[in-house]
Amino acid sequence: MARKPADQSVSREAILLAAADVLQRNGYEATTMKDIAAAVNLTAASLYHHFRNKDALLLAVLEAGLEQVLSQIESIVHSKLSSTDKLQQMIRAHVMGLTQNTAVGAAMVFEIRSLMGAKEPAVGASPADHQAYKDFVERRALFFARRDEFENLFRLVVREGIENHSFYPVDVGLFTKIMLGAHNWVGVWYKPEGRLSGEAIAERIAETMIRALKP
Amino acid sequence: MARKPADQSVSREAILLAAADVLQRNGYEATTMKDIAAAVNLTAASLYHHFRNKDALLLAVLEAGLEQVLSQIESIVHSKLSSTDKLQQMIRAHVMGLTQNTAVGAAMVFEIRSLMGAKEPAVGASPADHQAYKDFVERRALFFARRDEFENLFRLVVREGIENHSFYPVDVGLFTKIMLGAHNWVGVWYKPEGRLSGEAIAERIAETMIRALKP
DNA sequence: AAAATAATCTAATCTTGGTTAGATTATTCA
DNA sequence: TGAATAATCTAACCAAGATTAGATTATTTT
Repeated sequence: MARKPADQSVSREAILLAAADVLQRNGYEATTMKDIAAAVNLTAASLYHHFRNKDALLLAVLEAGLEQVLSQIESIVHSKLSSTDKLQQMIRAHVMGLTQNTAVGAAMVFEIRSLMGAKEPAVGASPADHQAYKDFVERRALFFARRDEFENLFRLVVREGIENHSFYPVDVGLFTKIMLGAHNWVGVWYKPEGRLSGEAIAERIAETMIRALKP
Repeated sequence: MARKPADQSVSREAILLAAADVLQRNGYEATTMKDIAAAVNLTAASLYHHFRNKDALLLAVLEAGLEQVLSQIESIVHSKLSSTDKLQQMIRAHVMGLTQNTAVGAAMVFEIRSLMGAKEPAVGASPADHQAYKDFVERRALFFARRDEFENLFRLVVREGIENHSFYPVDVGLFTKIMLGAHNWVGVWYKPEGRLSGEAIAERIAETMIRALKP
């Protein structure tokens, strides 16, 4: 086959994007480095120039996805909208993120446990390997912290709304789980060519949640 | 190590139970036949006496889990309770199934796509292999059909409730997805030692959904 | 209790997929 | 432009894990 004329080097970003997509479709264990590489016209081996290993790649995908939504959510929370409006917009941001950047969501939803599978370097491994592992563990912890933060922001707004009597006094923790569950599930069934647009879905989920919170 | 004194032969049921548990924890690709075997004090090879292969085992787990909940749901739907009571009980059944038989739910939620990974026998494979594959594909289709049935029962009740003016006229399809998403997610975060019992969770989710449907 | 069948085991096979080594080609920078 | 660096590639390597073969032990059946 004719060699592609130096398709320009592939950016880390491009890899993350493609990887996220493949991961969402197949799940972590089921997607091979080759799959990901193929998605950007590279060889599996080439990926190792950009990422230390498969786990690091996964983590990078998750980080990117989380930050993307988290940044939006944060600014909404810190705005001075009413509790109802805040929640409405947070839900929209989350759900639309899930439907647009196919990556963002479902990957995050499903692959988190895979992160735990990273195995320590053997006792005889090089110090570099040990350092790399240590770094990984640290980044992973950071990721989980950010993830908790995400959930806490939703909790916060729900609690706030209850306190200022905008919302019915639900169990804050549980309601938040219910809500996030509903959102995350969208990443599982959503198809771009489906009956409802991402926006319409986001809109209606927000309505539903807010209706459930009506005092 | 001393050989275990003929621990009695392990039943297919026992394997399914154990497998479901392990699968829920690790996911399909990440759990090895050895893992499953270990959970019932067997050797990986021994599992092949009970199931044709890993895929068949997974499918059997999913079938069992689905049927268990589905049977309950069906009888509720066909009862003559009010739409509200039906829905309330259906939600309870589903969520409690998810929290009790740890197996049942989360496994089902996450592993379905794994089912699609089953690869056809090579062109040169034995006729027996081809037949086996054909059977598998058929059972799988049946499974998905049952699964759709499950979702449809929820849709049915929501629609019924809207028609008899018990429920607010939501988008039936979407609301059902929201609801099932919330349920399924329970299988992801629920921990038996957590703050809320499975029953309490089920109860409150039902309340929440019904509140969201208040006309 | 012999024969047939069921349930397990150990040992080997085979494939897949992550990872590494070393060479090659492109790019950038001094 | 020549040296350093970046990005890729091809070719191995290696380990893990599914599956198979064949032997062994238990349980039924007749």
